[in-house]
Amino acid sequence: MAETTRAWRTVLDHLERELGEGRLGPGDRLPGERELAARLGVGRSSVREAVRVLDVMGVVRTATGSGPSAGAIIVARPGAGMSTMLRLQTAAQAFGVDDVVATRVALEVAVVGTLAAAYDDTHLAPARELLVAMGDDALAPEEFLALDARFHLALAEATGNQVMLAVMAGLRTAIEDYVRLGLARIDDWSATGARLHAEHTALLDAVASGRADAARTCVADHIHGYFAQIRP
Amino acid sequence: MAETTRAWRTVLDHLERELGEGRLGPGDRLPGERELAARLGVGRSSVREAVRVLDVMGVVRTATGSGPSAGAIIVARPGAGMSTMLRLQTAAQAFGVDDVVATRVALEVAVVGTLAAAYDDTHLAPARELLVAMGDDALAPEEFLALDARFHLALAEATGNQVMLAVMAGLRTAIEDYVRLGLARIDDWSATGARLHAEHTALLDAVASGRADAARTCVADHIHGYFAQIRP
DNA sequence: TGCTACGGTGTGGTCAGACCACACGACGAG
DNA sequence: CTCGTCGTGTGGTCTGACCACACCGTAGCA
Repeated sequence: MAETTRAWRTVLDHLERELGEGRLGPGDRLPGERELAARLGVGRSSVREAVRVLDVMGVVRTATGSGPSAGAIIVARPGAGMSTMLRLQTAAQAFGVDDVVATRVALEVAVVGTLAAAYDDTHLAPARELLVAMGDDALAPEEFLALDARFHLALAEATGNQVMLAVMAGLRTAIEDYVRLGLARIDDWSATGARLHAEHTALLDAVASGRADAARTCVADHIHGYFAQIRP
Repeated sequence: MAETTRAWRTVLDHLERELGEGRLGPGDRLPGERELAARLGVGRSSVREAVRVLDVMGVVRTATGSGPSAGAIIVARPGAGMSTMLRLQTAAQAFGVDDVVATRVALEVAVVGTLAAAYDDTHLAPARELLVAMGDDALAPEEFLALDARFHLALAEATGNQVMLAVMAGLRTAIEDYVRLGLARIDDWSATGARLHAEHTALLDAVASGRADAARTCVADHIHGYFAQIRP
């Protein structure tokens, strides 16, 4: 029952402990790969595997060269890591589109409920701007959907909840291809775009006026409606 | 502005494409590291970095030796990957405990709402068993919390939504240390345990009888109440 | 005095090669 | 027919080497 710990696991555990106990924090630089290897008694390649994991997960950012901006720097970018992960899990068929959509609805419902209850109009400015931008009839479907994604993320960002923001960004990324392919199933885009815009407007109105229940219903119907339309 | 693609990124992109286009799926084995390196024209260490990422994310499982169970096998274990990721993000101070808890509430509310609406009692058996187990007054706090975690995950699992299950597992893991440390803030554990158990019972009753609104309120109060109690 | 060009230096990025532990599976001995 | 053994291919790890890059001190020049 030896269960020998892998060398890269040693490094990852070490770095996680350093992070958790506050010896490393956002903006700090990790020790150099060579030094870390020597300190932990492992090879440099093992250190690199651990650092690569942190890199892809959006915990650190690596850069070559010298000076303050080089090396592995701790930078909280959870949205990127979450996107990569959920995209891979979806590609590996661990997640189904329906489950992703249902989870997204659950979070969006919570987001608009929170915003409506907080009744803090100042944070809604970015969402309003995106709403205006989406009112342009000349937008191509892909452009509209890109703005749509930013609109929903702007709502999440307005709550200030970094976890919800990251997860929602990841969920959106995971089904990006599915959504793009779904465009082909929409016969009359101009009607659809107009409907989506009207739903966005109603949603933001409900949020801004503090009607939480109405906002929750709006957003759930909005998302479910669209995915019902593009479902094969 | 060359933006040379990293060798490991080449490998990761390749594998993601193979997964997404169905050439690789759950249960399949990845090509050997040496072969993959030769095929993509990169070094073996670069292949290993990419595979390590998939490993930690719970997309593949690696094993030494020979035979059908050896090598890198695609195995959907999203909960493990999500746990690692959220734990690291929390350690790196990208996520705050309050945000994690709020997200967990949002998902749990959706879970119990779904279950109450579905009114499918058969899937609730695991949760019922855990509820009974938690009724034991002799349980140590740590044991109770372990069962509590499994109880909430059992509810998520009853919905069949793999995404919610994975994210909830990850959220729970991310604040595991916080919860454990929080035990010290509870003066009278026996009273707290009894209250939690009563809340669990009421929650499951509401779900089983189809009272969705009651279930939602129950679970939100349940979680918020506990974390308000252990908040410093 | 000031500025410019240049090389030193240390960082991550990558590769090649070697060796190890391991587990399966074929094959030979009994 | 059974059992032990050894070949073989897998991932795991280390070492050493080289590269590209970005900073920064410094020497040289104006």
